[in-house]
Amino acid sequence: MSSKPSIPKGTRDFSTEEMLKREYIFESIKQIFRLYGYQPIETPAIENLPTLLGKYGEEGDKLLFRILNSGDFLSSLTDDDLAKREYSKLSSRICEKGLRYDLTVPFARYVVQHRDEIVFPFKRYQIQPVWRADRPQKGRYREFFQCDVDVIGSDSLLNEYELIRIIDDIFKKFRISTVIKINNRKILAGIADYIGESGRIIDITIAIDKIDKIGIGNVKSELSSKGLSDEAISSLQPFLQLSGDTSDKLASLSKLLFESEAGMKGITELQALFAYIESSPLTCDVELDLTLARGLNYYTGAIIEVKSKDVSIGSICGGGRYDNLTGVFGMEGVSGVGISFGADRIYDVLNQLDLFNDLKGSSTEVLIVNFGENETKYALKILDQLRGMEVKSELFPDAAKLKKQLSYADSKKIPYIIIAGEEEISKNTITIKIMSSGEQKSMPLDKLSSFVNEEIKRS
RNA sequence: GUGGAUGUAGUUCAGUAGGUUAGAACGUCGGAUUGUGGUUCCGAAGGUCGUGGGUUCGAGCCCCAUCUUCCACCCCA
Repeated sequence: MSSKPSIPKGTRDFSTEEMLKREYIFESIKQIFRLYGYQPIETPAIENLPTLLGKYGEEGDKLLFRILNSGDFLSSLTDDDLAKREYSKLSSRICEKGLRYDLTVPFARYVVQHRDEIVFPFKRYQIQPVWRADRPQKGRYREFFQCDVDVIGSDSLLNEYELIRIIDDIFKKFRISTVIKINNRKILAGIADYIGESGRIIDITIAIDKIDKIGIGNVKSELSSKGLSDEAISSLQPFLQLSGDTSDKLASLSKLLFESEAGMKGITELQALFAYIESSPLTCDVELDLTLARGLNYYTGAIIEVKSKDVSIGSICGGGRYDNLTGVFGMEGVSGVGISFGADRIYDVLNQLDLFNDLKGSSTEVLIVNFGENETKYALKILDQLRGMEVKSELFPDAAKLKKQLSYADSKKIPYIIIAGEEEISKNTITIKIMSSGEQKSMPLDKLSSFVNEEIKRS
């Protein structure tokens, strides 16, 4: 019974070339996280299902990968249970575990579970894969890596500001031009208060979110199909028509929302955050976007989303503040903020924009030509010397034709070739060929280290 | 989860109304050049046409199923 090997939909293998690029992404992000004082943790790929369920909204629960119990998972069920065919009830009895859906919820669980070991505010980063049973599309995978940074146990808006700086640093490093969109859930709650539909924040924000895509008219009809009254919808009108720059918008908002405590709080928070942003040297565009909603249920304050200006691939980074995520695990009153970078989408953007050029440094710098058994000893000595000087180097394993060895170097973009055959050995010299110019230099073997220092290390 | 497209050498794609041995370009390998790559010239290898059924004298092409990828919705990194 042999079938063609395959991998599940929405998952991928990564080649050596791809992994070099991916590792470059992870390393760069990690470096910047550390620069800001964040420290790594990891959590298991699988969590107990109750940890995950109900944290991401109805849609999120559907997209959770559940893990069937091992052994006879039917043993606890009666025929009657099966006959009822209530899949959600059944699944919670035959699946105790699930694959994690994001890194924020497992992090909240971690914080509660380890609260006695943690010093607050706790700044951590976490780079691990997550899984979603979504239908795959471009830039949308069922297994993908998130790179999360969160700080938990601090209400300060300085944290939000710091995250904006991290975003700016990371995309500056990658040379991706981006827009950072910011909003605040408290303002959205204030709007819901204002139109007299406090309980419907999520429906309202999801609908508002689509304004750019489907237009005001369709947003309204969607809201009315969700059961909002006509007067509620028409009193929404002023919010959809705000104009001017960020401070104009915030000013008109505070006129509209002055009666809503939540709304005013949201406005003050955003004013403070934008005050920090305005006096800082950001290279990204930052804008207040009242249509930004984000579906994740647990956000309560700032919400942040980052988009590439040049590639349309959804958001490449997103996050926000959650005031009570740890509350559901029994630890009240601890607020956190965090963002998540989508490594796979960043990869797609960098690839599409051909921005991986400066990765040459990650492959071999020197290739030593193999002339055969008699010359090998001499070559190995050179190789040891190079590696001793931390020069990435390799000896071609076979005594293939020079042409073959040079084109190997060419395809691997190896910049320097050392040729040491019979002639060189007899004179105790080496020949170095510089691939970019074709130029060749002959020198005594003991001059190699100074060549390395002056030419190779410098470039 | 709903609706719609797609699938042909390693890669990007041709493939005419269903008719012999399925083509090109690029890449790979070999040679021109026995110690000199990236240019050029010559040559070669490489495909059970996504998979499984069906219609037909005959299927890459038509029908059905299935998988993949992609697009829209939903949602999101």
